[in-house]
Amino acid sequence: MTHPLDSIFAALADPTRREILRMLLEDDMAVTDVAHPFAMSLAAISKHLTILVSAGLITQEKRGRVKWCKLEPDALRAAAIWMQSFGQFEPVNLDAFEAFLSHELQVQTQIDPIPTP
Amino acid sequence: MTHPLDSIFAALADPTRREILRMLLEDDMAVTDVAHPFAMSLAAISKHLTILVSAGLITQEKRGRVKWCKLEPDALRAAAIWMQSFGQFEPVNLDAFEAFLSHELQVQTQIDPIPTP
DNA sequence: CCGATCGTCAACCGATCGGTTGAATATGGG
DNA sequence: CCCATATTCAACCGATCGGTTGACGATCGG
Repeated sequence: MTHPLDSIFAALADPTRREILRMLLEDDMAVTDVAHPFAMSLAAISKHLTILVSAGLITQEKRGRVKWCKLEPDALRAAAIWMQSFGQFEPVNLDAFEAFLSHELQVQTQIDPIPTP
Repeated sequence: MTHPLDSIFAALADPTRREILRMLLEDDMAVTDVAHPFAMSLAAISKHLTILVSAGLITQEKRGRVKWCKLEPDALRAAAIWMQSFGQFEPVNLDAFEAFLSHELQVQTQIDPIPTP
């Protein structure tokens, strides 16, 4: 019914969920630990994680009381491939990547309206 | 307050908007012509286009009565770069790309059929 | 000038989103 | 066994989304 890209891009459209993915890039995490840095309820994070699971971007495995969250970077492949079709730009540019990351960190807390020339 | 990636990914999350981008990949188009293949009102397409403009994915230029829409593939660069950070996967995999495209064509059902050779 | 075309605006609609709170369900430790 | 911990569920809320319809301003052609 709905295209897989719908849920993948929709999941990526929220900054909280992108930050969760960034955290999981470093290591697998329990739900409570994922929630810890955020200023919102555990239930809200639990919902975000459900959305990420539905999009296939993460998987969860329950061991005992603890549910572990694991990044599934392959799910981004479809989205990356789709975007490649619009990319005259070269596939990987690590310089641009680092420049972007430093900009990313600054932008987190500042107002940054859409550039409309 | 909102990150540029928010609006880019949100814009990409809708299949109508992705299809519009795909159409604009071939050539610049007037708003009416963009709307033509879709089974929805012109006003709805006009809204989709403003969302794409806000995300920076397209630009519009009015010449006479006609407003021309132009793809801005550079806007996808930020999103592509962000996704690269999750990619242990190799930058471009053309086999996977073709496989994905054939699947993509099958899934599109909400618009008028595309002549498949 | 007149009528048709191009495109947006405004109001409205139901559905979904992102968040809250409070209760409920496992599970583990002492 | 009891209690704390880990996580989800359910109901609710305001805001936003994706769509409609009808009216409207601009612009072109004859």
